[in-house]
Amino acid sequence: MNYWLLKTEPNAFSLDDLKEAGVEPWDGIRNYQARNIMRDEMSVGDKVFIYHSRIQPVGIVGEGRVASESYTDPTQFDPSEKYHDAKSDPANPRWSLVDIEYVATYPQVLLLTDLKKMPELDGMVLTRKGSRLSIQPVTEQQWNFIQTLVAGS
DNA sequence: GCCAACGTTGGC
DNA sequence: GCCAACGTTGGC
Repeated sequence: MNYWLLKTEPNAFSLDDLKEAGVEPWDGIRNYQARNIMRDEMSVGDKVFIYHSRIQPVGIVGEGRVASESYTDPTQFDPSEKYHDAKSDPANPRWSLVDIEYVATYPQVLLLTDLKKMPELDGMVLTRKGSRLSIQPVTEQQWNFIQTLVAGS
């Protein structure tokens, strides 16, 4: 069992959208590090925090789980798609994705500004300055600690 | 909307 | 294979 954090811009796709969809292909990831995590490291059943970026309040808003093995992201081959990648070879696709299933909406947003103040989360990728990775690892300790913040309030 | 930090591209 | 220029991310 591994733990991850997925960033999303609620303008484009929010936790509520995921709740409504139930399961959603996490497409449009065009960063090699993030792709490698989905393609090589994620397994069905892994737990993920859903994080809203850009729009206030910025923070962790809920939880999902990995619902499929990785497969080719079809949007890379569709010229009408925002995430079309003309340089991706269909015989050797560049970009992969996994399906993400909705699990829960937390009763309150766990604000980035608060998370940054917590010594237990020192070294978390999310709280690192300049970290832009949209799919990032969360340790079991970090996951469990953040769960206590949800349960305790 | 600004801009620092980061990732990618492409000329050499 | 270096690195400047460019584009993007994302907190503020």
